[in-house]
Amino acid sequence: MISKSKLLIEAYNLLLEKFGPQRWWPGDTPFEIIVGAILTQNTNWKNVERAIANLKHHGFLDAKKLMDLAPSSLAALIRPAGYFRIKTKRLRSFLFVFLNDYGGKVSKMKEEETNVLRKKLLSINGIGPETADSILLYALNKPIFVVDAYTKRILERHCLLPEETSYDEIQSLLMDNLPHEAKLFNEYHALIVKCGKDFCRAKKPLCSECPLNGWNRRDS
DNA sequence: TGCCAGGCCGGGT
DNA sequence: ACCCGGCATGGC
Repeated sequence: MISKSKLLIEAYNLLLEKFGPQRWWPGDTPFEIIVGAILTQNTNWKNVERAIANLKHHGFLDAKKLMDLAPSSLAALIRPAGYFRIKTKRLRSFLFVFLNDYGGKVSKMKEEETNVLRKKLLSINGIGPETADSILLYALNKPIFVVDAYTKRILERHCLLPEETSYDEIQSLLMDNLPHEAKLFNEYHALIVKCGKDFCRAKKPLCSECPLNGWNRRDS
């Protein structure tokens, strides 16, 4: 019986070999990454890029300026990202806490103990576990594994997870069996998304080109 | 063309 | 505690 830890490292190496380093998150600054994390909820990244380009082009990629912007104007700018009304609210909910409790400074937020900060982020309306963890890992470089639909699907399809496993359980499986290194968690999650987009989309069968094909199948 | 994308919330049972 | 509809644009 091969250990889960070894299996997970093996999968990581297979993905890395196939796809190469992904160098996530696509974004120039931690603040841009946070905005992107909120905008990409259940949304194609291409659409998010347009929304972020709008913000950037108008010089609004700044916490105070975004908060001062009329909600309807913000909504218009992020419209390409979809769910633009609710995301306007969610962005503003985050900005309110970010400006009030951390002075709008990522560095200040980064000083807070990871678990405390995670709970704080989760208490913000519109920020759930994946968004919170994306912020922690990709904007703040904290060693937290981000679980998403692809992670769940890939682990399920390759028999490492029973179906109907909660976010926290999946995250524990990964974090209990991998070294807690931000760099590893960063690259691993990015590779999972890449693999998911290419080979593990919803309602499509496993295909032979998937680098994980045959992984976790041991005869005898 | 319909289906889906790097979720999350709120109301109903 | 679960379950489900709503949220919305753009690409394939």
